[in-house]
Amino acid sequence: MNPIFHALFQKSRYLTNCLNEVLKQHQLYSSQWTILYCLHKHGSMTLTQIWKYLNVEAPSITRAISRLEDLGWVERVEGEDKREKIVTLSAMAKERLPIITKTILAFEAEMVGSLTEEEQLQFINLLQKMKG
Amino acid sequence: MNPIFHALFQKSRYLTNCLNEVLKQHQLYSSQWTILYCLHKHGSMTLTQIWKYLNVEAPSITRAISRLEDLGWVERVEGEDKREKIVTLSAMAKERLPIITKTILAFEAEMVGSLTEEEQLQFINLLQKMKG
DNA sequence: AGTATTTATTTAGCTAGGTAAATAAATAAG
DNA sequence: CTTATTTATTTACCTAGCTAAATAAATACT
Repeated sequence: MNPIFHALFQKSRYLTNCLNEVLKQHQLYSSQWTILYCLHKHGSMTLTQIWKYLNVEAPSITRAISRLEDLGWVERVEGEDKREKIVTLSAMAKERLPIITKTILAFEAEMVGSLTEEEQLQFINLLQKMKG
Repeated sequence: MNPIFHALFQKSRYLTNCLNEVLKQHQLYSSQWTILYCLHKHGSMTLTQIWKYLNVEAPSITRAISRLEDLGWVERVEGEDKREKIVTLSAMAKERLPIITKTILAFEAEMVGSLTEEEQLQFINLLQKMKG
């Protein structure tokens, strides 16, 4: 395996594991957090808006949203267009999200903090420059 | 989500999907390829050697090896220490792997080819420099 | 020698991604 | 207006990672 691929996959797995570790205190998984944060920032969204924004396939979002609904983090309501479901944060989510957001953003900042601002930009540029 | 995290996770998912796409012609999945290539380079290995080398947990490897065994790519034999299982490439695998390896290494090289040699080194350095 | 601990592998069950195909509503075509 | 196509969501099922706990062999302790 090409060392770049290898290093990238390793780091990616490592970081999701760390993120999950930190999220444990809030009884959340990384993918759940990603969706909640997305709704927190953009307000109510349809399923399609969510999966297009997060750049994953629709079934992954359907499943995650069902779970979040069961756990009381979000509500799913029919839209004007009756095909679509609009997802909104529950009262509980709205109450808890500010604190969770704070701890997670701090964690993320700490993880990338070993790079200088310039290195961070460089890193994103290199990632974007890679084919695809 | 921190833009670095976001970019890194996206690229990681994107690259595994591409890799799987290319591996389709050989009826293999990326994790299977990773293990086969590992055995191709290092010769027979125990399960523990494999998961420690690839830096994943043991159950993931157990499952993947079972599948590879079913498909006839590897054989599992008891070691001298009767707790351990030694995994070896089958005749079929040995015959096919050189060609597969060639196409995949070429693909990987093409994917990172949009970066200069120097940028590639830089990229790995930055990855390694990130906490963890 | 007999018991306790460690080590290698496996099993069960979870999240998290993917594809392919089903369903149902909206829109376009004739 | 009726039919065909597109679009939004869901269902079923696959790989791929994880943790926790079970099993069985090897090693250490006394």
